[in-house]
Amino acid sequence: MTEDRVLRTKRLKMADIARMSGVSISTVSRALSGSPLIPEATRDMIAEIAKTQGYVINPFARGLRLQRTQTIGVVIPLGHGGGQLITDPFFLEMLGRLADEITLRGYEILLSKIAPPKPGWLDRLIQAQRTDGLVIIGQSDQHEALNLAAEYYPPLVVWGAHLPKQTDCVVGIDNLAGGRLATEHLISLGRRRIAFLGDPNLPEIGQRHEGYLEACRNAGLVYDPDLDAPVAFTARTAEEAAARFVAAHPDFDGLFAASDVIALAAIDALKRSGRRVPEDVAVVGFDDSTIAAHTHPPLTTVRQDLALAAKLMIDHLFERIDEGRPMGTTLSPELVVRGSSVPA
Amino acid sequence: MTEDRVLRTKRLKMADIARMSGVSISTVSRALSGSPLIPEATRDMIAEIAKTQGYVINPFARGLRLQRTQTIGVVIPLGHGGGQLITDPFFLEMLGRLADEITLRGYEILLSKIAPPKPGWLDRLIQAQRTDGLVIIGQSDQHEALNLAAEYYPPLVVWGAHLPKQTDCVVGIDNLAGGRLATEHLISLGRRRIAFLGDPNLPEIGQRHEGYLEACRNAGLVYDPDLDAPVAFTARTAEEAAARFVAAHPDFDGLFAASDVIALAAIDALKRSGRRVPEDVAVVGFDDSTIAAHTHPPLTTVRQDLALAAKLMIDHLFERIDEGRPMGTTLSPELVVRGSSVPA
DNA sequence: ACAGGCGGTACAATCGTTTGCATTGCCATT
DNA sequence: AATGGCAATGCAAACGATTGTACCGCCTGT
Repeated sequence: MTEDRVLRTKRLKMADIARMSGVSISTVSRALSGSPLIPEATRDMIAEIAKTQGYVINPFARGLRLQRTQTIGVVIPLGHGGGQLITDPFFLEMLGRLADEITLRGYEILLSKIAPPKPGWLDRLIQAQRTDGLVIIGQSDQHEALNLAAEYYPPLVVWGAHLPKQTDCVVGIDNLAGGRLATEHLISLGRRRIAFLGDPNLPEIGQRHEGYLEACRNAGLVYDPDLDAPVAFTARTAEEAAARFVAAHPDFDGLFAASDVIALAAIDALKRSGRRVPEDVAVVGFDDSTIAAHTHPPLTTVRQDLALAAKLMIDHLFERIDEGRPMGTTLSPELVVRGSSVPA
Repeated sequence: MTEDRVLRTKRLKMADIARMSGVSISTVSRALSGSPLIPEATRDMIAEIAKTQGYVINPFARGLRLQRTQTIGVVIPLGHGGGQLITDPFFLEMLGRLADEITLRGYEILLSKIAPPKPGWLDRLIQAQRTDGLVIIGQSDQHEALNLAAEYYPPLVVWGAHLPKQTDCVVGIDNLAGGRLATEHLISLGRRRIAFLGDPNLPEIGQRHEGYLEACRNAGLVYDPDLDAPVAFTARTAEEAAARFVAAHPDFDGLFAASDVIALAAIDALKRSGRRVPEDVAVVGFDDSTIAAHTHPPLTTVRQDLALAAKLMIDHLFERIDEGRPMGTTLSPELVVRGSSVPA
């Protein structure tokens, strides 16, 4: 079949197709939307002409009229520390998964990076009516704003931590359990001086931190506030912060890092300061990013199933767009043991 | 300053703001767009009311009227092999960089994954008029379509390879030089049986492959078509394909992989089959993804400066939106030597 | 032969903006 | 006092689609 579509520089509108088909605009509109009011023969004729001419319905006009956009907004708020760039592979991987799920359902994706979030950012996003729903990747430090918006704007789904008195629909893993899992693993390896590295101001990480504390308490470890000095740092300064921490603490034998990126930075710093991983310090990360399996040594980490997470989020979102009110979902974390905690 | 913005469930339009301010819609429109026709006092008064009410201009109505969208489309065509998922960290990293650049300029980002590309996909994207310009990440196997579209649609910029008779604006690194660089490095290490792994149907990779051949020729190496069996595979089957290749060829001492992901897959396979990297086989990748520095052994690779690339692409794109016709740009690749080719 | 019904189609209002072109009121000039 | 000019504002026509309602033939039943 030859593609004899015409190469057009001019933009076509429905009126053009109407003229070519010898019918009115309304008929074209109905024909293209498959309305049963139009007999099949006419419908096919018009569809054929539209196709040959390479006509595409103008989504702005359509959206204006229908008050629907066929678009989902994916938002990455970068409140923590104001690092200007999206660099964490976790965000990018999640974004990729979400993109797959949204495309699958025939919707477009509007990507927004919010850095830093200014008061009212979410309301503005909602009021702009550019999207039929929003997915927020990571609560960042915006829990309050999200909760507030969720009260009057249903089609909103958040990836992150479950918090008390939550009105928004959150999908996330059980970070507390994840933190516990990671720490218990280190303890079971005989480690006694276990450090924590991460910014507990982010709700997800705060909960991982809780899990860490809980596991330490349960094991009757001596509480050393010096090792439990949760540092806040941006993606950009992770390396530096990790290096500083490692230099300042020559005596820990286990490390739970709140993300794989932080874990890697720490491992680098440890190596440089002459300490062996895992012999001298056993390290556990969080996320199981694609990197984790290939690092040296391979990273023991807590796995989050992003493919499943993305699917769940989008499922919930569409349910909410259709007036449903599904609750959030908590996924189970899974410990993946590799060489950074147990010698090969 | 207290944020006494009203929490509204109802959507505001300009008419509402007009009523509240006691002026006409036109005046509100002009005031909000900062027209000098409106005296400053009135302008401020209206702006204040709009802000307090949390009013946001409806982009669909505005876009319809102005025929401008304040949106850039970022497109990832996945023609090669039909892997359904965006997984390659290279794409994601590039996407992140582009997102930063576009956001910086006050534009929105419409993300499209095209998998697989069907005839007319690009024309449809253009005709939909949803975006003021398009950035295509990777030519995939769509060089023809891109070239054709570029002839009548200027605001189109492509990341990829420079090809003869090209009408589209391409930004990319010198892949030929990159391939040569990588291969010469292996040769300089004394390697003589150097394999190539990658799908040369993708233009970028085809050129890297050319560079590989050229370097081999220049060094007077015996041409072994068996080692130069360029394999086509999808992201999903990379591991498997690499494993098969490694198993089938017990005798090469150098490997140039067309991407870091492939290199890692190959290294895994080599290790599993008992061969040491770099002692038995020296490996060079391509991209210098964030992973590369942290793998075991750290990956020697050809670096592409994505931050710069993204900036250039968006610069060119906006020039083209403003009726300019900048040519493409070729960036220089840079060899980053690490442990996968030279023992630590 | 005429009313009623129905299949096809078209008219026109609408979605929320922007903007060319009035229109208004006021002041200065003659 | 009439006029011109100007600053401030409003009217109304686009932009390109969707859809309730009206219309137009034509067939059927009586």
